Amino acid sequence: MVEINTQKEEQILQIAMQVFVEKGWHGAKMQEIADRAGVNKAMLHYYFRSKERLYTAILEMLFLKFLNSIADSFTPGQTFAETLQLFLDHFHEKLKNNPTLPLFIARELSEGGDRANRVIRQVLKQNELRTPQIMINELKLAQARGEIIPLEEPVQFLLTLIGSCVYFFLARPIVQPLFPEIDFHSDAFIEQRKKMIFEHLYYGLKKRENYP
Amino acid sequence: MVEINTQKEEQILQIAMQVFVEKGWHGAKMQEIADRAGVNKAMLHYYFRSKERLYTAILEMLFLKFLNSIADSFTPGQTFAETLQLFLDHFHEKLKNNPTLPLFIARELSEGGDRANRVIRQVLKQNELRTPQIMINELKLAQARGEIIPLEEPVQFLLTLIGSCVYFFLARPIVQPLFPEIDFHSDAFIEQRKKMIFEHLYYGLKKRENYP
DNA sequence: GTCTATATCCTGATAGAC
DNA sequence: GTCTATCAGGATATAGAC
Repeated sequence: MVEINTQKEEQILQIAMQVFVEKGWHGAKMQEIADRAGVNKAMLHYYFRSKERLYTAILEMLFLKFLNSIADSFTPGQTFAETLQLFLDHFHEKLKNNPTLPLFIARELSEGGDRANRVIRQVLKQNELRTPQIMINELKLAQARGEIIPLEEPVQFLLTLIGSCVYFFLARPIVQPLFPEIDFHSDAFIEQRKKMIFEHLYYGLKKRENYP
Repeated sequence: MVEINTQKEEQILQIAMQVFVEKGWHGAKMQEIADRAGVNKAMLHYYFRSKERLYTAILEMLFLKFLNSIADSFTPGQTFAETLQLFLDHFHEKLKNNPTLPLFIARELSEGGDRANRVIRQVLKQNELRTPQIMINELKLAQARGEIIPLEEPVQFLLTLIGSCVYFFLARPIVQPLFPEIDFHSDAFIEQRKKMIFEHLYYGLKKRENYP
């Protein structure tokens, strides 16, 4: 049954998400969530029994969002070069709009406890096979079409690809003071980033003349 | 002046580092640090005035360790292919021995506050120019020797390279349940990882016939 | 230098009036 | 459904005896 106050519930969820993303589990306080959501602290416990339940709900949403943002960035049915290019465009667009998402997920993983594991397995049930298989499959098709070299283990390429994209958003706070003359937050740099990841990775897979 | 009890201080620092890495700032409790270090809780405040000071000291050590582990993985004076290969060997060895280090740093960055910024700038003063310049320089030399193509912005390659290495250790808890048939913790997979990163990235930079 | 006991504060959660 | 007041537990930090 859809409640009328689903609206308020949804509003609390959105605010709580922001606070949890900013502060993490231990750092986020129910009082701050209540204040920023413009509701009473007791209301949080009325709608969501505990901090734990509120957090878990949000964690699941975000994990799923992250996995889907990878899957949704694939546009099959093109040449491999086009698919790679489109993926870089779409995925960077998603990351640009959610720059703190990878950091939040990384933090949750670093706590490493039961919760992260439980949530991951829960999320994978809703998504399973989709995100990984869609990508692996695309690589196998490109290989069958003779566009790229045979891959021992396609997962290795996915790790390199996703890592090349995500790491920039994770490390930006370190890298920025290392190279003060570069504006890592400019659109121009991100455009260049997309172009360069393509350059770096494409020729590693492209069919070469003198391949054994 | 070097104190006699520097030994105990050092011991506390090592234990505290483990706890902070495991639990983060908010999650780590002084009581647990004291217990695991086998000392009284009051002693922590005797040696280090506050939790804040203890944490900051450790944060600086770890940031510096991370930056230096990148710089130390470079062995100049080889061909570019050899330098890349050696870097991958050394850096993966360091990460294998400190698999939680990237996660800890990522978490600290995600808190995003003054502290991270302050510590980063402090650490960069001790390291500045070394880690970034040593790598950029190597790329420029390889370019001058005609081994690799001209690079618009060498930093872009560094981001792709470091990201390809580090992301695996960050994302392993997510990726493992996605591909249950693969053992991501095996030495064999990490060996393959080194080999494949080389394959993925080397041919993106290697001088090509039909360039541009 | 070391330890016990305690002060002070903060947090999640709930009871109970409206 | 909403709000105020409050409980119970746990955290950092310190005082003070030895």
